[in-house]
Amino acid sequence: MAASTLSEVARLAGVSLATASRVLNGSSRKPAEDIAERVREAADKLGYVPNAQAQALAKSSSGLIGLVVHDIADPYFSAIARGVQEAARQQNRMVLLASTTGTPADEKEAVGAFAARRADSIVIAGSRSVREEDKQGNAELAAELDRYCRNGGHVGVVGHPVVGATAAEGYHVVEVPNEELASGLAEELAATHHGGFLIIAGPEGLYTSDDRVRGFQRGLADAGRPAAEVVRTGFNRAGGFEAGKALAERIKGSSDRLCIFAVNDVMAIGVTAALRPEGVWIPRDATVAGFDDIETLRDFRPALSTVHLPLEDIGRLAAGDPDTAPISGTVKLRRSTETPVESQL
Amino acid sequence: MAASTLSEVARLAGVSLATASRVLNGSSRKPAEDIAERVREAADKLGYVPNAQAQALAKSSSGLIGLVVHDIADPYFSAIARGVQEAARQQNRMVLLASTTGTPADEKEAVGAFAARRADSIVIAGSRSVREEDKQGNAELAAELDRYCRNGGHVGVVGHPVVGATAAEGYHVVEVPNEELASGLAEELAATHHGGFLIIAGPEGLYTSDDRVRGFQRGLADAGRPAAEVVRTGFNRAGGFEAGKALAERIKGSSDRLCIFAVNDVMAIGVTAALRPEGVWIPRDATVAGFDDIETLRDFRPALSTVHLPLEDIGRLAAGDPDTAPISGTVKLRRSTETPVESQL
DNA sequence: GTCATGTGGGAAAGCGCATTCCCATTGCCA
DNA sequence: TGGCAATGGGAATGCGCTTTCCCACATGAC
Repeated sequence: MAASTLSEVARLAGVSLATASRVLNGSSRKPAEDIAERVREAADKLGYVPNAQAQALAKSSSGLIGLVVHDIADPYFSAIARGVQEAARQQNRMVLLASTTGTPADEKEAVGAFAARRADSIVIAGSRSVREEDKQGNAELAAELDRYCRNGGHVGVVGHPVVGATAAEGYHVVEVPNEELASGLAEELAATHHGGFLIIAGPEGLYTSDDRVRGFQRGLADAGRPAAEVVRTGFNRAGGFEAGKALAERIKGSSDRLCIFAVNDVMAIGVTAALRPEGVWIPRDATVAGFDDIETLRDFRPALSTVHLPLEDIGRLAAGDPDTAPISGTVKLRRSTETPVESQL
Repeated sequence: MAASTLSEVARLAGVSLATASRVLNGSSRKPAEDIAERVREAADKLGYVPNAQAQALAKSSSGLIGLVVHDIADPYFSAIARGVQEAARQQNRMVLLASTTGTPADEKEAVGAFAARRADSIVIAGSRSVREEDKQGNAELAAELDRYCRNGGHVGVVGHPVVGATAAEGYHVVEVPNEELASGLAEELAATHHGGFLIIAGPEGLYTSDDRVRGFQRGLADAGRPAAEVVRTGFNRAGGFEAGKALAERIKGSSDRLCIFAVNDVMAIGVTAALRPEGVWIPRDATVAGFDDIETLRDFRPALSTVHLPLEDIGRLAAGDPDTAPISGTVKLRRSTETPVESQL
């Protein structure tokens, strides 16, 4: 990538470098109109494109905002990414994307790369974890973030603080009331469902999952119900599918109608998909609820009961857009948890 | 964003700038081990993070790859984005993201921004259009791309060339055999479906949509079937939904079982969703096929007949990954176009 | 002991731009 | 008309780094 430079433009226009810079890149000093016109003409003729790298170097601000997600093709993350993108657009910045496999070590690397590019701020969208195997990775990630913040960077984290991060300045957590919402979901479900409950959760130590589990149990307790059994599996569709497969026989063998809470929508879809070929129908033989209210899944049938999360707003907020309200969600009861009509009872 | 600089590291280590650079940033000349160690220690103590902007400026290569999509939250684009991301990772580059609203004017702006950042290459994933209202935008976009290519940039476009782009050097189109695949789909459908066909297409002038329509018609013709009626609507779920609503009465009033081809999956989902509350069931009262085979939609029921496209590979290929095979797709017939069993006829 | 050869560190010149000074004009008032 | 402030263009510096070129020194052969 080479291109014509500002000094070439200046020479062609017969002005100094300083003047050319002032004309083309919005300085506070406005050269006279006739000169400006000459410079603009020269720039146009040469097809001048300012070198943002050099500009960034000169005024030490890159106009970049880094986004760390586990998987950009996951609808949860891509919805957040859209929000971040919008905020960036408003702030006249560009989004740098890094997909990690979800391990803190990868995330640390991504943060390092963003820091190297002198991103003005960094958004971390993946769920935090306290699992033992992530311990060292978390520590390193935290150190990297601390350093970045100390150097004047801004960090927005979705959900939970990065474990071990201590930087106060520039560190910003977008709180997602997972626990409260899950509790609310449990209470609403308990109002119409009289059988047992079961939770399909992600691996222990994943904050988002743990919060939702805790909240759901609390909601059940508040409704005077016994705690639900918790099954742990992968935090994705495959995990839900697997859990569903394992559950099928049990559901078929029992007369109790089980209400299954999968801690996110794609897991709920996985469960449902696994159950269907086994002849277990939702909501006839069991009911299922998810969490997130993923847009692409809205047309799924039976319509999934879930908790709506304003993912775009979350992204916007994490990217530092100030005029977004704090995050709240809404319980959405749909067909997948409907009580069967009396005649079927 | 300020941070400690290389010269600070050099001073602390008691070596010259050149030596420090050689130690820390992989030069061909390797300083002696004891010196190198001293430099590394100093860098570590200062928390040195190389300034990628300055590096890019000095060696004129940014390590950036720009990605232009219409909407990152659209599963079609996010799947491509994943591929681009993977390729970038392999090439040790980072992805710069730009979402546009789909108008060429926006895309032009994005390309300009990428050029300013001296991105090594640019991937344009949105569908090309020849609509009259896009004419000027297209021309400007083409000019911007040409300029970028002349300056040594690489461009990868998914599907069709940008209208009017003339740069030969560095311009690379990932061919997607939309027409052939749509034709194949039509033929396979015609083998079992004996009623009429109808196509729900995007706006006229959208290459992707037009190609698929043309291919489908050709396939029908090859199978000795009359051409299908074409309904034009938005190229998204909303468009499909609208078309579905408009179609419901007609389907209910006719004894002929219609086979509906929506030119992409989300439109097909939209159609199905619109038809369902009207009492028109798929595949009982009509059949529906889509195109793309979006992963998130796989669990949709009735399972959608569609054409599988290796979206990740497309992204990888557009991002310049050479070890990806040329793009081909596969027709996937599923439940949504199944012929009813005889008893139901 | 001398000279060719090689090794490895340092000085300095940019990369493309913003910005701070500096200086030549001009306009204005006394 | 002289003097002062304001105006606006230009030279030069530096942002943080890579890389070329130079030089000091060590090594080996003759």
